[in-house]
Amino acid sequence: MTEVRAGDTRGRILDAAERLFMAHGYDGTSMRHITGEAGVNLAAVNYHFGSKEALIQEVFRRRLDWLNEERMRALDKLEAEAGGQPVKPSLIVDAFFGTLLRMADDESRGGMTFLRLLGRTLAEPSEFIRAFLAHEYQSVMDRFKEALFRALPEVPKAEIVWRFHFMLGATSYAIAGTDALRLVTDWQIEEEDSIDRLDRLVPRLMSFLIGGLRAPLPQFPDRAPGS
Amino acid sequence: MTEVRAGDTRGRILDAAERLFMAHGYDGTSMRHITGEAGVNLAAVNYHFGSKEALIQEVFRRRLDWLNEERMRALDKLEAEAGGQPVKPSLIVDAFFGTLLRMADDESRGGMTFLRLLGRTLAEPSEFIRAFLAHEYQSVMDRFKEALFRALPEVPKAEIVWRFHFMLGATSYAIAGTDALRLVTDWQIEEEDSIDRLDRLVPRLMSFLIGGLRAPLPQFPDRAPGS
DNA sequence: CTATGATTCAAACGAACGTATGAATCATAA
DNA sequence: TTATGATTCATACGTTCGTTTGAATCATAG
Repeated sequence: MTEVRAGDTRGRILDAAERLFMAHGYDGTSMRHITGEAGVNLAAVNYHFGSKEALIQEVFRRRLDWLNEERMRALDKLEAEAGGQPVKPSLIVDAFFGTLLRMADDESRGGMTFLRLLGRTLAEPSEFIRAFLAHEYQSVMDRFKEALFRALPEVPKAEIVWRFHFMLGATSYAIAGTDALRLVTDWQIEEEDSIDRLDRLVPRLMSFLIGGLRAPLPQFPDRAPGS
Repeated sequence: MTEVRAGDTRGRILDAAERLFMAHGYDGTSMRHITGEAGVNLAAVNYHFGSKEALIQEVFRRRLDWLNEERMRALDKLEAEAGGQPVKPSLIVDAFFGTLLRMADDESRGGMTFLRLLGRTLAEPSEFIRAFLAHEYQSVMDRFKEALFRALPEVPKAEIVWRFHFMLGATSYAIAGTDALRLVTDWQIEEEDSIDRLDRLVPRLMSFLIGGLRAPLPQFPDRAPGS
Protein backbone atom coordinates (compact mmCIF):
# COMPACT_ATOMS: atom_id res chain seq x y z
CA MET A 1 0.00 0.00 0.00
CA THR A 2 1.29 3.44 -0.90
CA GLU A 3 2.38 5.77 1.86
CA VAL A 4 0.61 9.10 2.23
CA ARG A 5 1.45 10.54 -1.15
CA ALA A 6 3.61 13.61 -0.98
CA GLY A 7 2.08 15.70 -3.69
CA ASP A 8 2.09 19.38 -2.83
CA THR A 9 3.22 19.95 0.73
CA ARG A 10 1.89 23.49 0.86
CA GLY A 11 -1.62 22.40 -0.03
CA ARG A 12 -1.58 19.47 2.37
CA ILE A 13 -0.62 21.81 5.20
CA LEU A 14 -3.36 24.29 4.32
CA ASP A 15 -5.99 21.56 4.21
CA ALA A 16 -4.94 20.07 7.54
CA ALA A 17 -4.68 23.50 9.17
CA GLU A 18 -8.12 24.50 7.92
CA ARG A 19 -9.68 21.37 9.38
CA LEU A 20 -7.83 21.53 12.70
CA PHE A 21 -8.27 25.27 13.27
CA MET A 22 -11.97 24.69 12.67
CA ALA A 23 -12.12 21.85 15.18
CA HIS A 24 -9.87 23.16 17.94
CA GLY A 25 -9.32 26.85 17.33
CA TYR A 26 -6.09 28.71 16.70
CA ASP A 27 -4.55 28.44 20.14
CA GLY A 28 -5.81 24.90 20.54
CA THR A 29 -4.08 23.63 17.41
CA SER A 30 -0.33 22.98 17.53
CA MET A 31 2.14 22.88 14.70
CA ARG A 32 2.73 19.23 15.53
CA HIS A 33 -0.97 18.46 15.13
CA ILE A 34 -1.01 20.15 11.77
CA THR A 35 2.14 18.63 10.34
CA GLY A 36 1.22 15.23 11.76
CA GLU A 37 -2.22 15.30 10.18
CA ALA A 38 -0.75 16.54 6.91
CA GLY A 39 1.94 13.87 6.93
CA VAL A 40 4.77 16.35 6.53
CA ASN A 41 7.78 17.32 8.58
CA LEU A 42 7.35 19.67 11.52
CA ALA A 43 9.64 22.27 9.97
CA ALA A 44 7.60 22.43 6.77
CA VAL A 45 5.18 25.06 8.05
CA ASN A 46 7.91 27.50 8.95
CA TYR A 47 9.68 26.78 5.69
CA HIS A 48 6.66 27.35 3.47
CA PHE A 49 4.75 29.99 5.41
CA GLY A 50 7.18 31.50 7.90
CA SER A 51 5.12 31.24 11.08
CA LYS A 52 1.89 29.97 12.55
CA GLU A 53 0.31 33.41 12.23
CA ALA A 54 1.22 33.62 8.57
CA LEU A 55 -0.21 30.15 8.07
CA ILE A 56 -3.70 30.90 9.31
CA GLN A 57 -3.74 34.14 7.34
CA GLU A 58 -3.01 32.10 4.21
CA VAL A 59 -5.72 29.61 5.20
CA PHE A 60 -8.21 32.46 5.13
CA ARG A 61 -6.84 34.26 2.11
CA ARG A 62 -7.06 31.12 -0.01
CA ARG A 63 -10.84 31.05 0.47
CA LEU A 64 -11.82 34.65 1.13
CA ASP A 65 -10.19 36.20 -1.89
CA TRP A 66 -12.49 34.21 -4.13
CA LEU A 67 -15.54 34.63 -1.90
CA ASN A 68 -15.33 38.39 -1.76
CA GLU A 69 -14.68 38.74 -5.47
CA GLU A 70 -17.73 36.57 -6.05
CA ARG A 71 -19.74 38.80 -3.72
CA MET A 72 -18.63 41.86 -5.63
CA ARG A 73 -19.52 40.23 -8.95
CA ALA A 74 -23.00 39.33 -7.61
CA LEU A 75 -23.59 42.89 -6.46
CA ASP A 76 -22.27 44.31 -9.73
CA LYS A 77 -24.75 42.14 -11.59
CA LEU A 78 -27.67 43.18 -9.38
CA GLU A 79 -26.88 46.86 -9.74
CA ALA A 80 -26.46 46.55 -13.51
CA GLU A 81 -29.84 44.81 -13.80
CA ALA A 82 -31.50 47.44 -11.63
CA GLY A 83 -30.22 50.17 -13.94
CA GLY A 84 -29.93 53.01 -11.47
CA GLN A 85 -32.87 51.95 -9.34
CA PRO A 86 -32.09 50.70 -5.81
CA VAL A 87 -31.64 46.95 -5.54
CA LYS A 88 -34.12 44.95 -3.46
CA PRO A 89 -32.73 44.39 0.05
CA SER A 90 -33.35 40.66 -0.09
CA LEU A 91 -31.20 40.42 -3.20
CA ILE A 92 -28.36 42.30 -1.51
CA VAL A 93 -28.59 39.99 1.47
CA ASP A 94 -28.46 37.02 -0.86
CA ALA A 95 -25.45 38.39 -2.70
CA PHE A 96 -23.59 38.65 0.60
CA PHE A 97 -24.82 35.80 2.77
CA GLY A 98 -26.15 33.50 0.07
CA THR A 99 -22.84 33.58 -1.78
CA LEU A 100 -21.14 32.65 1.48
CA LEU A 101 -23.55 29.85 2.33
CA ARG A 102 -23.40 28.33 -1.11
CA MET A 103 -19.68 27.73 -0.54
CA ALA A 104 -20.77 24.91 1.75
CA ASP A 105 -21.59 22.75 -1.25
CA ASP A 106 -18.27 23.44 -2.96
CA GLU A 107 -15.67 21.14 -1.48
CA SER A 108 -13.02 22.59 -3.77
CA ARG A 109 -13.46 25.89 -1.95
CA GLY A 110 -13.35 24.45 1.55
CA GLY A 111 -16.99 23.52 1.88
CA MET A 112 -18.57 23.30 5.29
CA THR A 113 -15.18 23.02 6.99
CA PHE A 114 -14.14 26.50 5.94
CA LEU A 115 -17.54 27.96 6.70
CA ARG A 116 -17.42 26.65 10.24
CA LEU A 117 -13.87 27.93 10.64
CA LEU A 118 -14.92 31.39 9.51
CA GLY A 119 -17.96 31.43 11.73
CA ARG A 120 -15.96 30.54 14.79
CA THR A 121 -13.11 32.88 14.04
CA LEU A 122 -15.29 35.96 13.82
CA ALA A 123 -16.20 35.46 17.47
CA GLU A 124 -12.81 34.16 18.55
CA PRO A 125 -10.62 36.17 20.81
CA SER A 126 -7.32 36.07 18.92
CA GLU A 127 -6.76 39.71 18.24
CA PHE A 128 -4.55 39.54 15.18
CA ILE A 129 -6.86 37.23 13.21
CA ARG A 130 -9.86 39.52 13.49
CA ALA A 131 -7.65 42.50 12.77
CA PHE A 132 -6.40 40.76 9.65
CA LEU A 133 -9.89 39.95 8.44
CA ALA A 134 -11.23 43.41 9.19
CA HIS A 135 -8.41 45.09 7.30
CA GLU A 136 -8.27 42.68 4.38
CA TYR A 137 -11.94 42.79 3.47
CA GLN A 138 -13.01 46.25 4.56
CA SER A 139 -13.82 47.32 1.02
CA VAL A 140 -16.38 44.55 0.52
CA MET A 141 -18.17 45.44 3.72
CA ASP A 142 -18.29 49.08 2.66
CA ARG A 143 -19.72 48.22 -0.77
CA PHE A 144 -22.57 46.21 0.77
CA LYS A 145 -23.24 48.76 3.48
CA GLU A 146 -23.64 51.44 0.82
CA ALA A 147 -25.91 49.21 -1.23
CA LEU A 148 -28.16 48.64 1.78
CA PHE A 149 -28.23 52.38 2.54
CA ARG A 150 -29.54 53.01 -0.97
CA ALA A 151 -31.97 50.10 -0.81
CA LEU A 152 -33.47 51.26 2.48
CA PRO A 153 -33.42 55.06 2.32
CA GLU A 154 -36.13 55.38 4.96
CA VAL A 155 -34.11 53.44 7.56
CA PRO A 156 -31.45 55.32 9.59
CA LYS A 157 -27.97 54.28 8.61
CA ALA A 158 -27.02 53.37 12.16
CA GLU A 159 -29.93 50.96 12.23
CA ILE A 160 -28.78 49.29 9.03
CA VAL A 161 -25.23 48.88 10.30
CA TRP A 162 -26.48 47.26 13.47
CA ARG A 163 -28.77 44.92 11.60
CA PHE A 164 -25.96 43.96 9.25
CA HIS A 165 -24.02 43.08 12.38
CA PHE A 166 -26.89 41.01 13.75
CA MET A 167 -27.17 39.18 10.43
CA LEU A 168 -23.48 38.35 10.52
CA GLY A 169 -23.92 36.89 13.97
CA ALA A 170 -26.91 34.75 13.12
CA THR A 171 -25.11 33.46 10.03
CA SER A 172 -21.90 32.69 11.86
CA TYR A 173 -23.72 30.67 14.46
CA ALA A 174 -25.73 28.88 11.85
CA ILE A 175 -22.58 27.66 10.17
CA ALA A 176 -20.23 27.56 13.14
CA GLY A 177 -21.39 24.26 14.31
CA THR A 178 -23.74 21.55 15.15
CA ASP A 179 -22.49 21.65 18.71
CA ALA A 180 -23.98 25.01 19.50
CA LEU A 181 -27.25 23.77 18.07
CA ARG A 182 -27.21 20.91 20.55
CA LEU A 183 -27.64 23.60 23.16
CA VAL A 184 -31.06 24.27 21.69
CA THR A 185 -32.26 20.91 20.55
CA ASP A 186 -32.08 17.32 21.65
CA TRP A 187 -32.16 16.27 18.03
CA GLN A 188 -35.72 15.13 18.47
CA ILE A 189 -36.04 16.85 15.15
CA GLU A 190 -36.64 14.30 12.46
CA GLU A 191 -33.53 13.29 10.60
CA GLU A 192 -34.39 15.00 7.36
CA ASP A 193 -34.07 18.31 9.14
CA SER A 194 -30.55 17.63 10.38
CA ILE A 195 -27.79 20.16 10.06
CA ASP A 196 -26.52 18.41 6.98
CA ARG A 197 -29.52 19.47 4.95
CA LEU A 198 -27.85 22.63 3.73
CA ASP A 199 -30.37 23.06 0.97
CA ARG A 200 -32.87 23.69 3.77
CA LEU A 201 -30.60 25.71 6.02
CA VAL A 202 -30.05 28.39 3.40
CA PRO A 203 -33.73 29.28 2.83
CA ARG A 204 -34.34 29.06 6.56
CA LEU A 205 -31.57 31.44 7.41
CA MET A 206 -32.45 33.78 4.55
CA SER A 207 -36.04 34.10 5.77
CA PHE A 208 -34.80 34.89 9.24
CA LEU A 209 -32.27 37.46 8.04
CA ILE A 210 -34.72 39.30 5.81
CA GLY A 211 -37.32 39.23 8.57
CA GLY A 212 -34.84 40.82 10.95
CA LEU A 213 -33.58 43.36 8.46
CA ARG A 214 -37.10 44.52 7.61
CA ALA A 215 -38.48 44.44 11.14
CA PRO A 216 -40.26 47.53 12.46
CA LEU A 217 -37.83 50.09 13.82
CA PRO A 218 -37.26 49.94 17.58
CA GLN A 219 -38.84 52.39 19.98
CA PHE A 220 -36.21 53.86 22.25
CA PRO A 221 -37.31 54.51 25.80
CA ASP A 222 -36.54 57.89 27.31
CA ARG A 223 -33.13 57.98 28.91
CA ALA A 224 -34.52 59.03 32.30
CA PRO A 225 -38.17 58.05 32.36
CA GLY A 226 -40.44 60.17 34.56
CA SER A 227 -41.03 58.63 37.94
CA MET B 1 0.36 53.51 49.92
CA THR B 2 -1.52 50.27 50.61
CA GLU B 3 -0.58 47.18 48.66
CA VAL B 4 -3.25 45.42 46.64
CA ARG B 5 -5.57 44.51 49.49
CA ALA B 6 -5.96 40.80 50.00
CA GLY B 7 -9.65 40.57 50.68
CA ASP B 8 -11.17 37.43 49.26
CA THR B 9 -8.69 35.58 47.08
CA ARG B 10 -11.35 33.40 45.47
CA GLY B 11 -13.33 36.38 44.28
CA ARG B 12 -10.27 38.21 43.02
CA ILE B 13 -9.33 35.20 40.94
CA LEU B 14 -12.83 34.84 39.50
CA ASP B 15 -12.95 38.53 38.56
CA ALA B 16 -9.55 38.46 36.87
CA ALA B 17 -10.30 35.18 35.09
CA GLU B 18 -13.63 36.50 33.82
CA ARG B 19 -11.98 39.56 32.37
CA LEU B 20 -9.01 37.74 30.85
CA PHE B 21 -10.98 34.83 29.42
CA MET B 22 -13.21 37.42 27.79
CA ALA B 23 -10.27 39.29 26.29
CA HIS B 24 -8.01 36.41 25.24
CA GLY B 25 -10.07 33.23 25.33
CA TYR B 26 -9.56 30.09 27.37
CA ASP B 27 -6.45 28.75 25.67
CA GLY B 28 -5.03 32.24 25.31
CA THR B 29 -5.16 32.99 29.02
CA SER B 30 -2.53 31.46 31.29
CA MET B 31 -2.67 30.79 34.99
CA ARG B 32 0.18 33.25 35.40
CA HIS B 33 -1.82 35.99 33.65
CA ILE B 34 -4.77 35.36 35.91
CA THR B 35 -2.90 35.20 39.20
CA GLY B 36 -0.74 38.15 38.20
CA GLU B 37 -3.77 40.29 37.37
CA ALA B 38 -5.51 39.18 40.56
CA GLY B 39 -2.43 39.90 42.65
CA VAL B 40 -2.37 36.43 44.19
CA ASN B 41 0.08 33.58 44.20
CA LEU B 42 0.28 31.28 41.20
CA ALA B 43 -0.70 28.26 43.26
CA ALA B 44 -3.89 29.92 44.51
CA VAL B 45 -6.00 28.81 41.55
CA ASN B 46 -5.20 25.14 42.03
CA TYR B 47 -5.67 25.48 45.76
CA HIS B 48 -9.09 27.14 45.56
CA PHE B 49 -10.51 25.59 42.39
CA GLY B 50 -8.44 22.51 41.61
CA SER B 51 -7.63 23.17 37.98
CA LYS B 52 -7.97 25.64 35.13
CA GLU B 53 -10.97 23.76 33.75
CA ALA B 54 -12.71 23.87 37.10
CA LEU B 55 -11.95 27.57 37.33
CA ILE B 56 -13.70 28.59 34.12
CA GLN B 57 -16.65 26.40 35.01
CA GLU B 58 -16.95 28.31 38.26
CA VAL B 59 -16.61 31.60 36.38
CA PHE B 60 -19.68 30.66 34.38
CA ARG B 61 -21.61 29.08 37.18
CA ARG B 62 -21.29 32.19 39.33
CA ARG B 63 -23.23 34.20 36.73
CA LEU B 64 -25.36 31.66 34.92
CA ASP B 65 -27.04 30.13 37.94
CA TRP B 66 -28.64 33.45 38.70
CA LEU B 67 -29.37 34.31 35.08
CA ASN B 68 -31.21 31.11 34.35
CA GLU B 69 -33.19 31.23 37.56
CA GLU B 70 -34.16 34.77 36.63
CA ARG B 71 -35.20 33.59 33.18
CA MET B 72 -37.34 30.87 34.72
CA ARG B 73 -38.94 33.36 37.10
CA ALA B 74 -39.74 35.69 34.19
CA LEU B 75 -41.34 32.89 32.22
CA ASP B 76 -43.24 31.68 35.27
CA LYS B 77 -44.64 35.17 35.70
CA LEU B 78 -45.64 35.46 32.03
CA GLU B 79 -47.40 32.11 32.05
CA ALA B 80 -49.18 32.90 35.28
CA GLU B 81 -50.41 36.22 33.87
CA ALA B 82 -51.57 34.52 30.66
CA GLY B 83 -53.65 32.07 32.70
CA GLY B 84 -53.56 29.10 30.39
CA GLN B 85 -53.49 31.12 27.19
CA PRO B 86 -50.26 30.97 25.14
CA VAL B 87 -47.78 33.75 25.93
CA LYS B 88 -46.94 36.29 23.24
CA PRO B 89 -43.73 35.27 21.42
CA SER B 90 -42.17 38.68 21.91
CA LEU B 91 -42.60 38.34 25.66
CA ILE B 92 -40.93 34.94 25.66
CA VAL B 93 -38.04 36.34 23.65
CA ASP B 94 -37.71 39.17 26.13
CA ALA B 95 -37.75 36.78 29.07
CA PHE B 96 -34.85 34.88 27.55
CA PHE B 97 -32.75 37.45 25.70
CA GLY B 98 -33.88 40.58 27.48
CA THR B 99 -33.06 39.11 30.86
CA LEU B 100 -29.61 38.27 29.51
CA LEU B 101 -29.02 41.68 27.98
CA ARG B 102 -30.13 43.56 31.05
CA MET B 103 -27.25 41.90 32.92
CA ALA B 104 -25.00 44.31 31.04
CA ASP B 105 -26.06 47.12 33.32
CA ASP B 106 -25.49 45.13 36.48
CA GLU B 107 -21.82 45.26 37.33
CA SER B 108 -22.39 43.13 40.41
CA ARG B 109 -23.38 40.30 38.07
CA GLY B 110 -20.47 40.67 35.68
CA GLY B 111 -21.94 43.34 33.46
CA MET B 112 -20.71 43.69 29.90
CA THR B 113 -17.56 41.71 30.64
CA PHE B 114 -19.46 38.55 31.40
CA LEU B 115 -21.83 39.04 28.48
CA ARG B 116 -18.95 39.30 26.07
CA LEU B 117 -17.30 36.25 27.60
CA LEU B 118 -20.49 34.25 27.19
CA GLY B 119 -21.01 35.40 23.63
CA ARG B 120 -17.54 34.40 22.62
CA THR B 121 -17.56 31.11 24.44
CA LEU B 122 -20.67 29.85 22.70
CA ALA B 123 -18.78 29.98 19.41
CA GLU B 124 -15.43 28.97 20.83
CA PRO B 125 -13.89 25.66 19.95
CA SER B 126 -12.96 24.35 23.40
CA GLU B 127 -15.05 21.22 23.57
CA PHE B 128 -15.45 20.80 27.29
CA ILE B 129 -16.71 24.32 27.92
CA ARG B 130 -19.57 24.05 25.47
CA ALA B 131 -20.32 20.57 26.76
CA PHE B 132 -20.46 21.95 30.27
CA LEU B 133 -22.80 24.79 29.30
CA ALA B 134 -25.04 22.54 27.24
CA HIS B 135 -25.42 20.03 30.05
CA GLU B 136 -25.74 22.52 32.88
CA TYR B 137 -28.50 24.62 31.39
CA GLN B 138 -30.37 22.16 29.20
CA SER B 139 -33.52 22.44 31.28
CA VAL B 140 -33.83 26.20 30.71
CA MET B 141 -33.49 25.79 26.97
CA ASP B 142 -36.16 23.11 27.00
CA ARG B 143 -38.54 25.28 29.00
CA PHE B 144 -38.25 28.14 26.52
CA LYS B 145 -38.44 25.88 23.50
CA GLU B 146 -41.70 24.45 24.79
CA ALA B 147 -43.07 27.92 25.50
CA LEU B 148 -42.31 28.99 21.93
CA PHE B 149 -43.93 25.83 20.55
CA ARG B 150 -47.13 26.73 22.39
CA ALA B 151 -46.91 30.38 21.41
CA LEU B 152 -46.49 29.59 17.73
CA PRO B 153 -48.61 26.51 17.12
CA GLU B 154 -48.83 27.17 13.40
CA VAL B 155 -45.05 27.13 12.94
CA PRO B 156 -43.28 23.74 12.56
CA LYS B 157 -41.21 22.90 15.62
CA ALA B 158 -38.06 22.40 13.57
CA GLU B 159 -38.44 25.94 12.27
CA ILE B 160 -38.75 27.33 15.77
CA VAL B 161 -35.66 25.48 16.97
CA TRP B 162 -33.64 26.83 14.08
CA ARG B 163 -34.85 30.36 14.65
CA PHE B 164 -34.04 30.09 18.34
CA HIS B 165 -30.57 29.12 17.23
CA PHE B 166 -30.33 32.09 14.88
CA MET B 167 -31.48 34.42 17.65
CA LEU B 168 -28.77 33.06 19.94
CA GLY B 169 -26.20 33.79 17.27
CA ALA B 170 -27.33 37.32 16.60
CA THR B 171 -27.36 38.03 20.33
CA SER B 172 -23.95 36.54 20.95
CA TYR B 173 -22.43 38.66 18.25
CA ALA B 174 -24.17 41.73 19.46
CA ILE B 175 -22.63 41.34 22.87
CA ALA B 176 -19.41 39.53 21.96
CA GLY B 177 -17.60 42.61 21.01
CA THR B 178 -17.04 45.95 19.58
CA ASP B 179 -14.25 44.49 17.48
CA ALA B 180 -16.51 42.40 15.30
CA LEU B 181 -18.63 45.48 14.75
CA ARG B 182 -15.59 47.30 13.42
CA LEU B 183 -15.76 44.83 10.58
CA VAL B 184 -19.01 46.42 9.56
CA THR B 185 -18.58 50.04 10.41
CA ASP B 186 -15.89 52.67 10.43
CA TRP B 187 -17.58 54.28 13.40
CA GLN B 188 -18.81 57.06 11.18
CA ILE B 189 -21.90 56.48 13.25
CA GLU B 190 -22.45 59.40 15.51
CA GLU B 191 -21.13 58.95 19.00
CA GLU B 192 -24.46 58.63 20.71
CA ASP B 193 -24.99 55.39 18.83
CA SER B 194 -21.80 53.82 20.08
CA ILE B 195 -21.70 50.32 21.47
CA ASP B 196 -21.83 51.72 24.96
CA ARG B 197 -25.40 52.86 24.54
CA LEU B 198 -26.82 49.62 25.81
CA ASP B 199 -30.19 51.18 26.39
CA ARG B 200 -30.39 51.45 22.61
CA LEU B 201 -28.82 48.13 21.78
CA VAL B 202 -31.49 46.16 23.61
CA PRO B 203 -34.50 47.54 21.73
CA ARG B 204 -32.55 47.33 18.48
CA LEU B 205 -31.68 43.70 18.97
CA MET B 206 -35.17 42.86 20.20
CA SER B 207 -36.75 44.31 17.07
CA PHE B 208 -34.39 42.29 14.94
CA LEU B 209 -35.00 39.05 16.85
CA ILE B 210 -38.78 39.34 16.77
CA GLY B 211 -38.65 40.24 13.09
CA GLY B 212 -36.64 37.13 12.37
CA LEU B 213 -38.74 34.89 14.57
CA ARG B 214 -41.96 36.02 12.93
CA ALA B 215 -40.65 36.12 9.36
CA PRO B 216 -42.60 34.29 6.65
CA LEU B 217 -41.74 30.60 6.52
CA PRO B 218 -39.10 29.67 3.95
CA GLN B 219 -39.99 28.04 0.66
CA PHE B 220 -37.86 24.96 0.13
CA PRO B 221 -36.80 24.32 -3.43
CA ASP B 222 -37.35 20.84 -4.85
CA ARG B 223 -34.40 18.62 -4.14
CA ALA B 224 -33.83 17.83 -7.83
CA PRO B 225 -35.63 20.52 -9.79
CA GLY B 226 -36.98 19.44 -13.21
CA SER B 227 -34.65 20.50 -15.98
C1' DC C 1 27.43 12.72 -15.33
C1' DT C 2 27.81 16.85 -12.14
C1' DA C 3 26.38 21.08 -10.07
C1' DT C 4 22.84 23.92 -7.93
C1' DG C 5 18.97 25.40 -5.70
C1' DA C 6 14.75 23.82 -3.55
C1' DT C 7 12.84 20.94 -0.26
C1' DT C 8 12.62 17.61 3.51
C1' DC C 9 14.51 15.68 7.50
C1' DA C 10 15.79 14.58 12.58
C1' DA C 11 17.08 16.97 16.34
C1' DA C 12 17.39 20.51 19.41
C1' DC C 13 16.50 25.35 21.38
C1' DG C 14 14.59 28.37 25.03
C1' DA C 15 10.22 29.79 26.65
C1' DA C 16 5.81 29.12 28.56
C1' DC C 17 2.46 26.00 30.02
C1' DG C 18 -0.57 23.60 34.08
C1' DT C 19 0.31 21.49 38.20
C1' DA C 20 2.48 19.88 42.58
C1' DT C 21 5.24 20.32 46.81
C1' DG C 22 6.59 21.58 51.39
C1' DA C 23 7.72 25.29 54.15
C1' DA C 24 6.13 29.87 55.91
C1' DT C 25 2.42 32.64 57.44
C1' DC C 26 -2.08 33.67 59.00
C1' DA C 27 -6.53 33.37 61.75
C1' DT C 28 -8.90 31.39 65.30
C1' DA C 29 -10.05 28.79 69.50
C1' DA C 30 -8.72 26.57 73.65
C1' DT D 1 0.05 31.59 74.88
C1' DT D 2 -0.03 27.77 72.35
C1' DA D 3 -2.03 24.57 69.08
C1' DT D 4 -4.44 23.73 64.77
C1' DG D 5 -6.18 24.10 60.42
C1' DA D 6 -6.52 27.20 56.48
C1' DT D 7 -4.13 29.81 53.34
C1' DT D 8 -0.18 31.83 50.97
C1' DC D 9 4.34 31.49 49.36
C1' DA D 10 8.67 30.51 46.46
C1' DT D 11 10.15 27.05 43.77
C1' DA D 12 10.38 23.26 40.84
C1' DC D 13 8.56 19.35 37.95
C1' DG D 14 7.61 17.37 33.51
C1' DT D 15 5.35 18.67 29.01
C1' DT D 16 4.40 21.01 25.17
C1' DC D 17 4.84 25.04 22.60
C1' DG D 18 6.73 27.71 18.08
C1' DT D 19 10.86 28.11 15.92
C1' DT D 20 15.66 27.18 14.27
C1' DT D 21 19.55 24.63 12.54
C1' DG D 22 22.48 22.07 9.48
C1' DA D 23 22.76 17.97 7.18
C1' DA D 24 20.35 14.79 3.86
C1' DT D 25 17.63 14.28 -0.13
C1' DC D 26 15.38 15.64 -4.23
C1' DA D 27 14.59 17.79 -8.94
C1' DT D 28 16.37 19.96 -12.63
C1' DA D 29 19.71 22.25 -15.87
C1' DG D 30 24.18 22.41 -17.94
